[in-house]
Amino acid sequence: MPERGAVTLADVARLAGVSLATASRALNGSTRKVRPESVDRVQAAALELRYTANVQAQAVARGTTTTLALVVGDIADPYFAAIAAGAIRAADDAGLVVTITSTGGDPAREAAVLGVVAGLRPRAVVLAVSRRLGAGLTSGGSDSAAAVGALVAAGAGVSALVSDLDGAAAGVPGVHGVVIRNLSGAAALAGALVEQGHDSFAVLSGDPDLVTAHARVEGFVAGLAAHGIRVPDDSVVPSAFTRDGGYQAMVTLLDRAAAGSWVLPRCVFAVTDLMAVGAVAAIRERGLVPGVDVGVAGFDDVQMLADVVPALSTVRLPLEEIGERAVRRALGLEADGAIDGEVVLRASTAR
Amino acid sequence: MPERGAVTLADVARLAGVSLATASRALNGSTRKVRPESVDRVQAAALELRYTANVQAQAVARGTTTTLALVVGDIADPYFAAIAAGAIRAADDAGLVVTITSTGGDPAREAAVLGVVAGLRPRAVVLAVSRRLGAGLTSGGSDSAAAVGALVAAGAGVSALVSDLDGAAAGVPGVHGVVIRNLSGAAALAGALVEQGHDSFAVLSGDPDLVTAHARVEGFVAGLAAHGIRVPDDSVVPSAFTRDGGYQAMVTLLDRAAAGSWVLPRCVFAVTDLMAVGAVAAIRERGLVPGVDVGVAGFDDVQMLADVVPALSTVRLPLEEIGERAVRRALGLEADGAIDGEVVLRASTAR
DNA sequence: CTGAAAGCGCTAACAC
DNA sequence: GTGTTAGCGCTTTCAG
Repeated sequence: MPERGAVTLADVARLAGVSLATASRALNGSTRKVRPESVDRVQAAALELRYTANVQAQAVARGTTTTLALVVGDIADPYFAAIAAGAIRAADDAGLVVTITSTGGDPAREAAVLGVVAGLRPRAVVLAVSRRLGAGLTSGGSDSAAAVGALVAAGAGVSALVSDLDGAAAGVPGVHGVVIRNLSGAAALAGALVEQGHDSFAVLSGDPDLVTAHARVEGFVAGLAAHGIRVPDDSVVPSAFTRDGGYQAMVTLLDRAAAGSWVLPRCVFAVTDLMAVGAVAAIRERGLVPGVDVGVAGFDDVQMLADVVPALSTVRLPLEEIGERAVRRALGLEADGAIDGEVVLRASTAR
Repeated sequence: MPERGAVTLADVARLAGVSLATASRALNGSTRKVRPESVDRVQAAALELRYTANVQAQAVARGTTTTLALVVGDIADPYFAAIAAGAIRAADDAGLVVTITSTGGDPAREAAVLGVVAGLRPRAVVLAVSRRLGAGLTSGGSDSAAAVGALVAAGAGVSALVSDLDGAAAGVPGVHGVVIRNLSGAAALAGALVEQGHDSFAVLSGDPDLVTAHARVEGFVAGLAAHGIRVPDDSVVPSAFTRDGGYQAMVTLLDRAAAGSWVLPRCVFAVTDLMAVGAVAAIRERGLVPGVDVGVAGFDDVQMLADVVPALSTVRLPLEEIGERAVRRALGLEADGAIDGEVVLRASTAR
């Protein structure tokens, strides 16, 4: 056994008494045939030496890696974590290792991150980041689009999670969009709530620059409009796209109602489950009963929030499946396709 | 611009009119000096060609990678996701890219996963997986210990998250343990609950084979013992280490109490926040009021669960920090050190 | 079937 | 300062 550092193929070949080429063919699949006996000897030697092929060297020699890059906004966010879980599963099925890089939600960092990713020469890359309106894949003054273009040119399959309303995928040739139908999902939710008897609404719109947030608001408003219900402009309140943002926005609404200048709608739609949870907390803090005094609906159906009380009405998104499909799409294993959410009505809007 | 495939350093050197070596020195740091003018020319050429160094080739040539491998049980679990977030941040600070592989909680898959990881020749690896009692780093019949040993021999820094009570880190030389003091944390929680006035307890122990679960149970029981309170054996009920496991275990307890053969303790300790949430759901389903009729405490202080009602008493673990420290430890940037949890008393045990 | 040898893209002595 | 030239560990023609 070599002193230190890893065992190389040459070590194995020597011990097995065969050439480098034969050892390579025996160990790592090759179309060429090798005498069974040699294969055995090589495998035995590899085992004895605890040989593991150096993936980097293989990549250089083969000109292609076994890496799939996943770029997420924030891995601690359950939304992205669920997508990552699905992506890892699918990549694993394809024999690929996943590298995760995080933009931290900072669009300016995106180009830099993509540069690093490009250096990895991944077989495919999945972009699961919150896009900003009008930014396409280009943002923060830096040129993410160019980086993605380079990735594509270098032969990587790229797929980006996009919201309908998102021009991102269309902007860059070679990028496949896994579109999530936020628009119609939100519209369907609106319809379901109306049918449930709700007739006045407010919307916690999160960051209106985020395509996803924007699409959900648009869809919800349109869905209400189809039932003849209008949402006054001042009832759509922006905030951070987080739990605390939801809390703050709801506080704003409650304050306004308390001041008597405005009447609190019977139902509030938060563009995210997380934001909805924040809203519920705010409502409860005011001594009101969420789900009774004022209904709250979210979006995503984040698993971890299944036990919040009242149970959230929401639009279920098959997050893990989305991650899997994005990977399969990037690898060219699957055709483009949109993903629909499913309206789930629960206690938080039961009236 | 080359037809397809990536731009190489040679392309850049040619365009800049310098040698390969100079281009390399200009672009990727080197101790050697290069005339400023040449540097400019090379950088301009690189920019024009959209050159990005092939990380694999650099790794082969340098004999060392810029990769940090993170092995987790399940990235969708908020516990691991939080650790991953911290790890990614720390790795990023060190200029490393992190690859995440998941064992899916299957100990048998662990050895295989480690094999793949070894092929990556990572600079360091962080093992954040649920270890099983008595398994050390070896489990499922396969030899994870050997794989880790090979990793260490190949020069990778390795750090494993371990629970006190865990012999894992000690078993394999070269592996640094980031120990999480589950034992004392649980004991402290027990003490705090007793001081709060609770005097009869049950424990939802999760999977008793998992070191972490075991340590928390041990610690809790010991903590109670220090206050002269004994937990009858039949009041420690095992289950899956999940939200549903917590729910089931609590149902078992409630059924038993309903049958009149046993009296329900006033407080239940679940070894995980997730399990605690399941228990709360079970209690509520029976028409009892969690936190009033029966207290519930958890462990971890998972952020996502901050808004469950009643707010959970728990032991806060700085998960992201743990991820960061594990990385820094594996890289040899920080000395070994244990991490303590902090008892947080909230409404779920307010009586 | 097997081996010798030419790369893969890049770095690091070693000259000039 | 800069260029030449060996490698790094592995794959893959191209001859045997």
